Amino acid sequence: MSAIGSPRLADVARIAGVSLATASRALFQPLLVREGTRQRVLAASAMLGYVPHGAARALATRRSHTIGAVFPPVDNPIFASSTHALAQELAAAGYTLLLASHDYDLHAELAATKVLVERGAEGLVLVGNDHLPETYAVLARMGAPYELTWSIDPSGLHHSVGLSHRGASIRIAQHLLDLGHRQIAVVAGDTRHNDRAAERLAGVRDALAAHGLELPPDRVVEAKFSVANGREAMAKLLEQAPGFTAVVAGNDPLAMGAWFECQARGIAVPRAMSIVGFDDIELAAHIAPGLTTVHVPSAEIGRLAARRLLARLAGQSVPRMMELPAPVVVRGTTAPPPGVANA
Amino acid sequence: MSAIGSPRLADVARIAGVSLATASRALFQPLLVREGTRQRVLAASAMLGYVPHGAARALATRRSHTIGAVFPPVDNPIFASSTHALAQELAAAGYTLLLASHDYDLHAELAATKVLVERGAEGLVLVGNDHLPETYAVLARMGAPYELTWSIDPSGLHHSVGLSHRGASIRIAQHLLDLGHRQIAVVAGDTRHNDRAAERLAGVRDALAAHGLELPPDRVVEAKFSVANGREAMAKLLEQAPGFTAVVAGNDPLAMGAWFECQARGIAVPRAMSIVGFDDIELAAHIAPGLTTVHVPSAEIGRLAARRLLARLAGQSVPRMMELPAPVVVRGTTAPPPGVANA
DNA sequence: TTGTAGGCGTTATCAT
DNA sequence: ATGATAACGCCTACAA
Repeated sequence: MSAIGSPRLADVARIAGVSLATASRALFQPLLVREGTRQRVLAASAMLGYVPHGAARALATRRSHTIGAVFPPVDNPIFASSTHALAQELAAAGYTLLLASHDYDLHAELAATKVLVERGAEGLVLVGNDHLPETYAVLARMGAPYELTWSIDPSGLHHSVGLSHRGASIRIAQHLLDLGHRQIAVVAGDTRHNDRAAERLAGVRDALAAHGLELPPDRVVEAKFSVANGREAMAKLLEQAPGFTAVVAGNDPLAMGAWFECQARGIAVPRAMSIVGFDDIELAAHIAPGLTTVHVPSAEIGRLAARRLLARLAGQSVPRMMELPAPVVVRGTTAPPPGVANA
Repeated sequence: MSAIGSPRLADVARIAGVSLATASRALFQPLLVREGTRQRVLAASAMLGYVPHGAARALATRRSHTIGAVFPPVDNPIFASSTHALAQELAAAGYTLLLASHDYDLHAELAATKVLVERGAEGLVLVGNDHLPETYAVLARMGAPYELTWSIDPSGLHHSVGLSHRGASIRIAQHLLDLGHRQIAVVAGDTRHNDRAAERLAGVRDALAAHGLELPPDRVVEAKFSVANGREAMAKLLEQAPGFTAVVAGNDPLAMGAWFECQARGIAVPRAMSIVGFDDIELAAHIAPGLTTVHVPSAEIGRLAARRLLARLAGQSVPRMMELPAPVVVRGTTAPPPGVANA
């Protein structure tokens, strides 16, 4: 009889008058136990307030029922919905989410990844495909399935579920070109530590190149994702390289910042300046006249990452690469440039 | 020699030519081992790519180095920054965050709580102080420290770190009264499953009552937090009980929705209608002319919850209740009601 | 259907 | 400083 401390399965077994093995089965493999016995064990368990010891089970079972996720600032509103969906989907399958976050720092990401592996994560979810070789090495060694999310892995070496940021960026830049814009500026995200931001910028270049146009260096400003930085970047662009008629922003908050800077300067949007964002956060649809942007199915990404991981753990196989649609949503911040007649 | 599978500590010990115990010490209690020995163990460990088995350690140590958090939609932008701060702070102390989320459902919350306890969370973070008696029972039985966040616990029975939503709401309502408003409407959050929303609504009533005013039932509309619902609620209020000159919204997204509805109807803000929110999300400061709201130190809440928990795990004691300041931030959406001269 | 007993990978207690 | 050897709490062949 354990003097203090929480009750162990042995206590439950003793009180129910059965063996340890039977008590274990009664709780987790009900079908292998006679109904009456099961009830006795359940009763004893309830009476004692028995709580299974996860670590012990994990050790014996070799399964932690835990999935790890290494995310950059869950801070970004769009990551939040993804995290929520991920957690919900996992919970529905009896799994729990072990979450580690870092500030777009690849070394911190590596450290976090190692910790999650040590903690026994049965699967891992990372963001993007820009990781240290060491991180990939850790992933490979651990032997558990993992999913790269948001971006799709072009190399085809890793399982991934996300979208083509470059492709979507090309389409939304094309939308501007179609409207007649030729002088385009970009407020890009931080491309050094963020492959999504880099791909989005590259997409703009691609679209322009297809029309024989270039993107002058002074027409590009990089800034970390935030409304405030968007304003600042826009101001900088207007100063150092005025004359453009449209701005492509790395994400919606940046786009809104740019928009606000225009308001402050009396630049009419979209009449005198077109603005496009990326992500389609909730406000994009509501702020008048509506932000033209790329819709990113963030919750879907979290949900699918979970499902794919669970499927693989169940021995099923899933397509290595899953590309989700990311449609351009045309709203009110885009129009033909000044001096060009409407179609 | 383990044929397959990842190497165990025994393998490291054998290769390093030391006992299991020494290998263990070399890795986690370096000071108890001679430098030379330690190097041999480290080398063997590196060569084998040894990864400590978390569950086994947890079982032997009785410490999981894990903190659990049960959150409503991490989806809400303001919860996100809190989660991020929490995870960062825990990581810095060698702890990992086990995250479970639910949709403002107390039963789901209970279930999630149980799971986290089973998983061996050494401490728990919950949101608000509206929980099922069963949940409190689980918390009490587990014996580990826990913190209620966002709200402060009025009963003083539980450790909590947050703010007085009621108090802050009184202050911002007072701000409207000071401006001369007497006809006030409220777009409240869902008060049934959210004590913060309920307290914020109660605060408005308190402030009005102090001036001998009442809040007519048709001047209150409840809606789940979102911009779209804010618009809808505002439309409803304008229809069913027109004549008010100010709106108190349950949070910023709702306030923005109300604002947008005004824009759509040509109601000038703040000249014809004052609007206040709650939370102070990033956009509140940037969208012209700026949303008057209550600043909620969300990241600070996450950070402090982590620190308090870690301190308590270290045997230190912390003040049971920690109330954070939540100042009213006056921006551009509030002004005297029509017909009242500026002070 | 139920019981017995060995093992999961580490740490901790005692010796040495 | 290092080495045996019990725990840690549970699961699961294998037997009965």
